Amino acid sequence: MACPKEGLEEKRKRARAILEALKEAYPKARTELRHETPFQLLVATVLSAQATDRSVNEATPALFARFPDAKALAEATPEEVEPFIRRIGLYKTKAKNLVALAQRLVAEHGGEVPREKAALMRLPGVGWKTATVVLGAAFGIPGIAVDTHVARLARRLCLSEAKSPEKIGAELEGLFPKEDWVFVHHALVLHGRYVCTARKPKCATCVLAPHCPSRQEG
DNA sequence: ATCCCGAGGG
DNA sequence: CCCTCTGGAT
Repeated sequence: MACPKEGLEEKRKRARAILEALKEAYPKARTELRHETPFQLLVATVLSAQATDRSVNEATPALFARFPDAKALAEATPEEVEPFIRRIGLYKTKAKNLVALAQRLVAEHGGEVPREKAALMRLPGVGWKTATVVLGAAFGIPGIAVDTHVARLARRLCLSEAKSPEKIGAELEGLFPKEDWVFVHHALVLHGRYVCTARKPKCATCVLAPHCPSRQEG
């Protein structure tokens, strides 16, 4: 499904209309991952890779009760962490990464979550997407993280035809005001999760349909 | 490009 | 059954 030819000014106008519709539909869009601290948000975000936020939220209360901060988690072994996160999937890798991550936070960052993207991305299990989400949600540092949902919606809305998440993110950031970047990320995720779903998108009730070249009838 | 991995939906 | 879910490391 190719996108119609469109000038930049035309695309910017469409982006503005999409932003307004998103603000109307999701006035308080933010992460749905349960957390009390930046550390817990970082852990929850690492766990959310290729998993539903629901499964993560069912696991983290017990996990955080047992390992509330980086110091506690740094003293654990992956085998001790695995039972808490087994149902999430990819649990062996994630357990190993989380313990190593906590140890690095203690050793190199005083047990705190660093506020620089490069430092975050050096942590095990933390890539560009996770780092961008944590900076935005925990510290309000602007950025449009691109996950499976944002990538799908950017493609369907013809806001970007790029392939790599980083390029899609950069293109989206060029279309929306910086103060709305974090909101746009969370709103697109929510819209992707509940309306513009991967398999049977609910175009009939979609508030973005008037601005969507990919909308389907019926 | 491939592996890690469980759970829910269609 | 197959696809998808807020990816990252090798």
